[in-house]
Amino acid sequence: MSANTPPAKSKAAKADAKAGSSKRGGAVSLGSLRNFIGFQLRRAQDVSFEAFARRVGSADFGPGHFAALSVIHANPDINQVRLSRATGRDKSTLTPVIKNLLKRGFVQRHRSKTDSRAYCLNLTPKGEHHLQKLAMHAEAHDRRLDQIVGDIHKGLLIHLLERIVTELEHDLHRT
Amino acid sequence: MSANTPPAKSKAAKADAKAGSSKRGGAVSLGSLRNFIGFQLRRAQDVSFEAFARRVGSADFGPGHFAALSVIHANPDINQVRLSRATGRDKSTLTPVIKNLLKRGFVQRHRSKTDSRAYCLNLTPKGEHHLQKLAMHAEAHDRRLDQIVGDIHKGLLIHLLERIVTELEHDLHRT
DNA sequence: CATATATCGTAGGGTATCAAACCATAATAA
DNA sequence: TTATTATGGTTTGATACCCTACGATATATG
Repeated sequence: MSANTPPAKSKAAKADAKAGSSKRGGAVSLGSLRNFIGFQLRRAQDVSFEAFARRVGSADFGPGHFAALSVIHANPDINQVRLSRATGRDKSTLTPVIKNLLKRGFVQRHRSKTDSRAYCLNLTPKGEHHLQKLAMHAEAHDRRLDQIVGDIHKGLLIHLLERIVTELEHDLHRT
Repeated sequence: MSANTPPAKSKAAKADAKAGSSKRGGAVSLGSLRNFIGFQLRRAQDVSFEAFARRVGSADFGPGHFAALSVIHANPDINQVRLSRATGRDKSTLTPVIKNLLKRGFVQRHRSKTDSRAYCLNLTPKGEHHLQKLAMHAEAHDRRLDQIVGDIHKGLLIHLLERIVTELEHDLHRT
């Protein structure tokens, strides 16, 4: 646990008398939740996305948007199933996202010549430009995160998160 | 950016010829996404929740369920708004969750004597028992995570996640 | 070749979530 | 006290997500 981690429970609420245990100010105990990685992950993800969205300005931008553009850019002619797997969303979740990107002219697709079920996705020049803009915001966001976690720890943090993903995913597939 | 960060891009897709760039096996490049903390957070959170749900057995268990019970336990007579803030979900999201917990007899509520708008939430003995069961699963889950990130790093990981939450939240409120 | 099985993308159903609108009550200002 | 504003909780509307089912095509098997 290292540093700052008060008991987190003890008695916390002593008869309250006021209604709602600790009243003003937000001194609510998280109980065992505080040391539960899953909970902290969710909170961190929520707020991180929120901060990023705020940076981008939220207009013409939704979840999966940046991830999709980024992966398409890195993998020309990728199809939707592979894209969905790479970004970690269901293929059906991707359908409206892609429809959106097509409508905005960021992405272009054509049927594969070797598999007429599949589409080949690619960024348009406009899409490349848009991605570049988003990447700039992402970098700024990342710099802020560097400040918060410290340059020294960022590599470790990403490494740990990656390990969690790969290992737990392994556990799950190993049902 | 600091440490471990392999190119992650290079050329990745060379003319593909097959349709869908890299074909079988999942060698899809994540592009700059790989070093984007927000993305890794989302993936880690997804898979962590999935693993936990699998452990619990998913029956009579949904998101927010465990968090709510845990916080109510730690803060007797807490009201819904404060509970929602502590768990990080909107108060309106909490409404059906609480309704569910009431119906199952895990939670009990009564109007506050000092504020007739507010409810006072408390666990029933059955709720305490249920929480204890969930906490056991959470502990097992955590032990697995310890294995993955290493005992040494777990404290640091939680600390970093907490810092991200508090700092970014500060930024946001500071709009 | 013919049938069975797997895969790509879309559509529909269900849940979690937030935001905004709302009612009732509280707290504050006039 | 009365009017204004803030707060607790529910409802409604929209979005993101998953899962399942489906149609179309591919691949494998007889």
